[in-house]
Amino acid sequence: MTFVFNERDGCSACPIRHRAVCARCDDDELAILETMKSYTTFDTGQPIIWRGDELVYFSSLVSGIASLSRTLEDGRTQMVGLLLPSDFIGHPGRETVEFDVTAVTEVTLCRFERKPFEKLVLDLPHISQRVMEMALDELNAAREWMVLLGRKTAREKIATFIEMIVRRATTPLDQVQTHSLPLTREEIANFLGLTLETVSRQLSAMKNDGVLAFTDRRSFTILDLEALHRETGDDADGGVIV
Amino acid sequence: MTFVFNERDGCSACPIRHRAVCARCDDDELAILETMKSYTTFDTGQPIIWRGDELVYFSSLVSGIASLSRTLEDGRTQMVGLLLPSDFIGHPGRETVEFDVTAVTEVTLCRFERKPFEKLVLDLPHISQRVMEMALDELNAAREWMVLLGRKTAREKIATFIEMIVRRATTPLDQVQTHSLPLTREEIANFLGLTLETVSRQLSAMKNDGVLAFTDRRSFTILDLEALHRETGDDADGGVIV
DNA sequence: GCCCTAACTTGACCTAGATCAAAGCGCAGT
DNA sequence: ACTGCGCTTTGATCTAGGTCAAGTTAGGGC
Repeated sequence: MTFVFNERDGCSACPIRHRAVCARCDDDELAILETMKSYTTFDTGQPIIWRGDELVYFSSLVSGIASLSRTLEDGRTQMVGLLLPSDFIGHPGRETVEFDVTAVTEVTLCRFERKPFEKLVLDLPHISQRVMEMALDELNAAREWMVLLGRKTAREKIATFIEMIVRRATTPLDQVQTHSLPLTREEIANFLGLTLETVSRQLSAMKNDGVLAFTDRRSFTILDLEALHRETGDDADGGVIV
Repeated sequence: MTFVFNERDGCSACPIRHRAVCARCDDDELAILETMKSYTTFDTGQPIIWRGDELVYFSSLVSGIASLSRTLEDGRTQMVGLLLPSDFIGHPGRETVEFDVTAVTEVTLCRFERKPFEKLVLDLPHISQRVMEMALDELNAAREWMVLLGRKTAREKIATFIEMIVRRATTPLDQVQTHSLPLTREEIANFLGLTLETVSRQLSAMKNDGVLAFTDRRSFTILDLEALHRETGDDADGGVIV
């Protein structure tokens, strides 16, 4: 890890200060949150909370990656979301969580006890607005992913996934740069509704076609960003204002 | 249509009064909404709003069914949601809509101009709470559907869909009763990430297996509710408290 | 009552991706 | 340096569901 957040530094030094649920809070509001928060960490692979379990804490993901997923009786599993730093776990007004939350890498959470936090939400519109905004972003992401799951080919799924990884990276899109793949082939498969073999084959194919290059199994470079985008199956600009 | 809402009767007689965005409003709040609302209808198949278009009105769906969908360049389309009576179109804080909204049957909307309504939301917690609650329900439904799209077989998809239709019907679950299929085979296919032929074949198969019976191509009866549920691939109780 | 058309069904065949199987690879622990 | 194991790749084969192509059905307009 290149950077470790020192919890002693307080909210104002927090790496997710401006994107998390507290993004809109002023100093006074932050001071309240500061008294309520506590940190925990989970190791790679550990369950954070199971579906149906009562949610004791709301949490912001400070560092690492977690997954939201559902497993059918016979073991087939589907991820329904990836949680990245600044994402929030739990929804005000809900006592349980509907999907399993698992640490994909080592994860640090900033937690608030559910009940006091729910009360706080009623009083601080800065928080409730941000919670709403984040929920709507999740909803859009989920629906976008439904299109992928229902209609895209394996190759389009992989291209979309890689593009998402690259887009979410902090550095400018066009810059030649190495990206790390935070998930195993199996986890990628569960995210894309494929098998791990298909994921492996499609990644190899994109390598052979000169779209990307692997420096290592878990890190790659984009060689042809345009080709990558073309392969996603999405509209030319996706209706997105750039 | 067996029942037509008379718009002149006012909100208190509205069929979706207790489930729509206004569900929690008291009489005073309702009076404010009453002055702002207007009704429109759309014929079967008509577009209600295209993705990317600026949203002029927020609307509650009063009667009929609409779909939310996305179409890829080459024509593949995936529904990402079905809008039933009481569902809401548009999200406070968003100026556009991310998916195409289309009338699947004749549809009646109760509309509010976006900007005044957004202001109202800030003042009336009864509305913003309900909007939040409805958005979270949509999010859960979307994620549940992701599992279906990514991991279920054609037969499981059909069983899940039929069960959903039946569950949403107003009459008690166990009562033998005729249900109407509000969508064409092609629309069902676009909802389930299948082709219309596969939908047709699976429905025929379930008929031959004695799970359901068709009285007509668009209406059916459940013969074996337990078998239907077993075929969905979901957990015994889905973790749901019945 | 008859025609037209859109919706639906059914059959034959094909293919993308799953499944099954067998090696590689690389790092953590000794 | 050696061993073991989890991850990954690659190959061979299979199959669920897609594609293509006829028919069939039924309601709405004349």
